Amino acid sequence: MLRLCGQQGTARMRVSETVLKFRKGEMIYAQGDPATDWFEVVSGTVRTCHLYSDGHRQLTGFFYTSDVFGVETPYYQSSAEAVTAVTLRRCMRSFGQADQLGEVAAPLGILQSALSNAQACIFLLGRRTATERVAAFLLATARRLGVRGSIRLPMSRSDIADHLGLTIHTVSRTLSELSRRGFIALDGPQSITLCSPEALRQLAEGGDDIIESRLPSPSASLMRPGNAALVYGAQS
Amino acid sequence: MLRLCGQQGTARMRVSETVLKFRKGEMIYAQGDPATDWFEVVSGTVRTCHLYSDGHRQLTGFFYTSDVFGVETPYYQSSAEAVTAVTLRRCMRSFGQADQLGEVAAPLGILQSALSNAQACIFLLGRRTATERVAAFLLATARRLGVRGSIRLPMSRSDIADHLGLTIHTVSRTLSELSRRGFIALDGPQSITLCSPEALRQLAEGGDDIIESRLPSPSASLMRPGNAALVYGAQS
DNA sequence: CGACAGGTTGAGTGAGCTCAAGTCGGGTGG
DNA sequence: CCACCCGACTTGAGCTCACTCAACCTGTCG
Repeated sequence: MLRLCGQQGTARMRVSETVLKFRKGEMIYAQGDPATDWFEVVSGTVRTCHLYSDGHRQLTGFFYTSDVFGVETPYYQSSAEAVTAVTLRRCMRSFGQADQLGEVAAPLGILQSALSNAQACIFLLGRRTATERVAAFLLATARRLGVRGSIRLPMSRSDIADHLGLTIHTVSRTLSELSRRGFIALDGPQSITLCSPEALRQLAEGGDDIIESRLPSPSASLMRPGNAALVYGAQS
Repeated sequence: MLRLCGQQGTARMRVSETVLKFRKGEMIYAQGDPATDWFEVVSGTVRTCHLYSDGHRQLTGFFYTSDVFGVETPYYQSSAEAVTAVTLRRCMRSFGQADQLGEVAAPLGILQSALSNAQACIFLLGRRTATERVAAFLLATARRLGVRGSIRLPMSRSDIADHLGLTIHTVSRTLSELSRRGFIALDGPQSITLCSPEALRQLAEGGDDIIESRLPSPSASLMRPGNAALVYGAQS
């Protein structure tokens, strides 16, 4: 526990009135700061992260291009930090008179997507086993990044662990196990190929009874054809 | 797993255009229904509850008098059910033109509190041990119900368990243990007195090293004086 | 009175945590 | 260029906490 949370310096390099850049690991705002404005990601990846008083942390979301974060009021409940180098657009908080200003994008929609995002986080944490959480996380991330082929995960194992409520050891072991079973391929720690999204979907929904029966033949499509589970958390 | 979720009948007893009553256990809306309106609790307790395809459930919140639920769009991510007999006020969803109608209370504030609520749920689930989760839940519930003396918990052990991501056994054992340690008193399953909120706060934040040292003398105030943890999730 | 639902408690098991090496790649300095 | 370090990741061994299985208690209802 008590992992360091990136360097603190907060050396914001102002580019213009509303465009900001942060280096990898820099803090964008701190938990408990008055929530004066919210942010849209132009490029890069951001994490929001709640610290408990015992030092352990809970990542409440990852945010990619065009996602918005920092909408809670009146204080930020989580800090925000740059996972990679990021470029942000800062939006002044003017909810009351939003529509008169015109330049502020619809706050209602933004709050809605923040709520979806929080719920997606709950649904990840609500899963019981490490395998289910990791599988669900991979699927959600792949969908968000709009991937065909391999995903480039911008965040570390430690970030994933603190997002899923696991340790880095368990995350690493679980990924290795998924790779061993042939569901994913690990091409380096950050680059992951989802070989069998159907099987992952099964795992994510509690079906850990997918034993060997399907290793050589990737006929995953015939397992539970009408998987009409709700698609929640469309965060964009 | 696969617990029953109250009877389904949805026998809404319409009282007027917008006031509805439900009996204990009745479903108010189902997960996946189009989210046509949201609700305010007039009296009673409501739970919102997300079902996974393996049948296990995650309660995403409890709602008491004056709380609002069902604000997500375009589909309800969780079903809503009456924990006790409840009276609700139904509010038509008219977010786009909300303020013109006048009668619809500020949707922005409502979305904000829904977001707080979801975050509070995340912060509960983010806690690691059963003791921490149960202690945090008791404190949050006591605060919400504005209690001095004993809380009357409207929900069952099963509801608490599915809210905290534990089993009813673990919840029950943990409560017994807290009672044995003198931090709470169990006056029947639903009626709980918080004898030592300070100690519970310690437990909730990871300090399970409160051993005996404080059983007879309730001098809790000298343990970690500046406990300036953020007060999150003010859901009202 | 029996049936049943909700709750409590015990015994044993196992998934995930802790502790501890060990690997790998990139940077830095001699 | 190589030695060294450091951070991120992986992997093994053992332990522990919460789950599973099972019994039992209590109050309510027909």
